Amino acid sequence: MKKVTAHDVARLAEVSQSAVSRAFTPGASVAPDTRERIEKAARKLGYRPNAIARSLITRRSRIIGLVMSYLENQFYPVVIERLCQALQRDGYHVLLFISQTEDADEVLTDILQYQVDGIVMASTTLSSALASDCQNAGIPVVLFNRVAQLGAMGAYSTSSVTSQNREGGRMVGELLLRTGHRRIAWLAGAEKTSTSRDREAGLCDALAAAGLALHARGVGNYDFAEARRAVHLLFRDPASRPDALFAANDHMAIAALETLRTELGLRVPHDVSVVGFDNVPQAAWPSFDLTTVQQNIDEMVDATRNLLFDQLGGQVMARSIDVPCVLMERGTVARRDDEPGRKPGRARQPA
Amino acid sequence: MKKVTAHDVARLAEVSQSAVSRAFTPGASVAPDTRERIEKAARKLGYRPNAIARSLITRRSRIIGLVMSYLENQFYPVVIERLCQALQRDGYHVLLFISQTEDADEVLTDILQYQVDGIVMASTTLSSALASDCQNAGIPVVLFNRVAQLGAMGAYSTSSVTSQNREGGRMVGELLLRTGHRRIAWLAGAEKTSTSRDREAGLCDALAAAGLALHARGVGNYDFAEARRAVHLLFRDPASRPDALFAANDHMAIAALETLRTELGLRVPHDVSVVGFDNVPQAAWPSFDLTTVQQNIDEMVDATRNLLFDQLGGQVMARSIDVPCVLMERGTVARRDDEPGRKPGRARQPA
DNA sequence: CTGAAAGCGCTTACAG
DNA sequence: CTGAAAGCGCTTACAG
Repeated sequence: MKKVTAHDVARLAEVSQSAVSRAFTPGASVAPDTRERIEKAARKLGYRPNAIARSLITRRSRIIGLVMSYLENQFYPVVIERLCQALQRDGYHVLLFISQTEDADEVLTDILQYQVDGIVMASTTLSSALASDCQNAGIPVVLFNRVAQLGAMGAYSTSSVTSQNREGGRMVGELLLRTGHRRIAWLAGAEKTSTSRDREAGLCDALAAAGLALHARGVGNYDFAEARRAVHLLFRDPASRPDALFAANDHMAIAALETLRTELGLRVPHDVSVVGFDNVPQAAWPSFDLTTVQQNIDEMVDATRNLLFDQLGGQVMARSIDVPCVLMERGTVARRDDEPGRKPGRARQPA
Repeated sequence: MKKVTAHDVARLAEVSQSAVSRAFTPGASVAPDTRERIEKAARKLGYRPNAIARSLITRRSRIIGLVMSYLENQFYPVVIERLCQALQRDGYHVLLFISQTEDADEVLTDILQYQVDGIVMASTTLSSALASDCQNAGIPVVLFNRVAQLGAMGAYSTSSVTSQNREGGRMVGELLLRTGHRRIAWLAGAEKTSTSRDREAGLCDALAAAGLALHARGVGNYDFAEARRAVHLLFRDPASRPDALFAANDHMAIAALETLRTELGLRVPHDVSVVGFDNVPQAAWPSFDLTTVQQNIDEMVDATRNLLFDQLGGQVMARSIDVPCVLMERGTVARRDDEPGRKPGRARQPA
C-alpha cells in the first residue's frame, strides 16, 4: 500500500538516493555493479519512478493535451488512435479533453494547469486571447484539421496541420465536371470552420473555371441529422434537382446517401452523384462505396508531431502545414455525358 | 515566457505564498479582502496553479488512466466521449493509452509512473500479476466491458463493469426462436474475451431450453475482415445454410450484412436474419437497420465512475457490476413461421 | 563514479 | 485569518 520511493531503493541497495535517480536516467553515469545493485533492489521493492515528481523538477511533463469536440465522425477516432500511438513512441502521453463546442477556451484553463508540454486541438479552435496565453507560457499549440482564425490584430497565429482542402475541393469539382455534371450542390459543414470554407472554395474554383457556379447550397453543420434535413431542402423541388452533391465530409455524405435512397427514393449515382471528404472506414463499405477525398492521417499526424517538437525546443514561429489529399474514386459518381435531355449550359453564368 | 508561481502572486499582493495557496483551495479560510487582492494579482499575472506540484504534495493526481485497444469498433469512441465527460465533471482528467493488444501489461508500467488515481481498461485486460501490483499500490482498476480472468490462485480479482451479456445473448436466442428460426449460427468475437463467451453462452441457454443447439459457429475475432471470411465459411454450403446469424458485436454484424448481400447474394432478412450486439450509431442507419442488443453506455459509465470513486476512498473489495441491456428490434430479423419446406426438428438434439 | 544539498511549486499542520 | 516551515519525490550542478 505504501508507495516505494527512490529513498527506499537507496537504503536497500546501500547507495545514495542520487545514485538511484541516475540509474533511472538514461545516459547518466553509474558504475555497472552499482547499477546492478540498484536495479535488483528496485525490482525487489517494485519501484517505479514518480513521473509527477520528475516533471516538477525537469519542468517537462511529457504530456500533450489533446482537445476534441465530437467523435461521432469516425475520422476522429482514427486520429486519436494514430496520434496517441505516435506520441507514445516518443515517450509522450496524451491527456484527453472533450470539449462540447468548437470553441475550446474553457477546457484550456484546465489543460494549462496540468503543465502539458504541448496542445493539439482537433476539430476545435481557440480564441486568439488564449492562443497568446499559450504563446506567452511557451506552450506550443497545433490545430489539427483546422486553421487559425487570424485575431483582430492578426497578432497571434497558431500552428496548424490540415489537408490541402481547397485543392481537394477543386479535385472533386473537376471530377464532377469531367463526368458531365452541371447542377452541382454543396453541402456545407459548420460554416465557420476552415475545412468547410476551403473545400467549398476549391469546388467553386473548379466550377468557375468551367464558367459555372454552385447550383444549390445547403448547410449540414457536420451533423448527421442536420445533413439529412438539408438534403430534403436541396431536393425538394424536382425541377431544379441537383445532379451531384458534394458534402463537406463523409459523415454528412453518408447521411445524404441514406436520405436520398430511403426517404427521397433517389438512386445513387443514377439520379444523383454523391461525394464526401475524409475517407472514413465506412466510406469503403459496400453499402456506401463512397467516392471521396482521402485525408492522409499518417502524414498529418507526423506533421503534428514535428511541429510540436520543433516548438518544444525553442521559440519557433507558428507554421502551417497542409498535406496533399487524394481523390478516392468509388461508386457514387456516374458519368452523365449521355444523360438524355441534359442541357449543357443550364447553370452557366456570364463571366 | 517565464512561468508565474504562487510566490509571484504573493509578492504582488503583499501576502505570503501560503495565503495565495489558500485562496485557490476551496474551503480554505481567507479574509474576503485578502482573497480579493490575491485574485486581482493572480489575474494580472495570469497565474494558474500548477497541478503537477499540487499532485506531488497531495498525492492525488486527479488523473484516471484509460486503456483502449481498438477504436475501429464505433462502440469505443462513444465510451471515450462519455467517460471523459463524466470524469471531467468530477474534476478528473483522462490520460489515454492505446494498447496494441488485449493484454495491456506493457502499457501499464507507463501509466503507473504517472501516479494515476485509478485505471479503467476498456476492451483490454491485465495479467493477475499486474492487477495485484495495482492493488498493492492502492490504485483501483476497473475493467470496462470485460470481466477479470481469475488468476491461477483466484487470488486477485479486479472490479469490472459489463452489460448482462449472457442475458443479452439469451434474449437474442429467444427472439430468433420465437420468430421461427432453427438453424442459428454464432459468429464469435475474440474467443478469450468474456463478452464473446457470455453472449454465446446466453444464446446457447436459449437454444437448449428449446431443445436445440448451435447450428454452426464461426470466429470473427471482433474484426471486420475476419468476420467477412468467417461468414463465407459459414455460408459456403447451401444445403446447411443458417437461417439466422448472431454476431458477437455490431461491428461484425455489419461486416456480415455487407458480405451476405454483396458477396453472397443473400437477402437480409429474407434469406438470413442477422443480429448484432452494442447498438453502435451505424446500426440505426437505414442501410443496416440492424436488430441488436443495446448496451447502456451511460449506466455503464456511471457504474465505472462509482466503482472508481468508492475504491479511491478506502480499501474496498473489488466488485463487478453488470447493467441490463435491451433488445432493439429493427429490420434484420424475419418471421420464418411460414417458411416453405421448413423442418422444425432439424437441428434438435437428444437432451 | 558518487553523495550532500538545493530546489521544482505547491499544501498543510502549527503557532500566533 | 495569516505566515514560517516542512516536505511531496524527484533531478542536477557541485565537490570530491
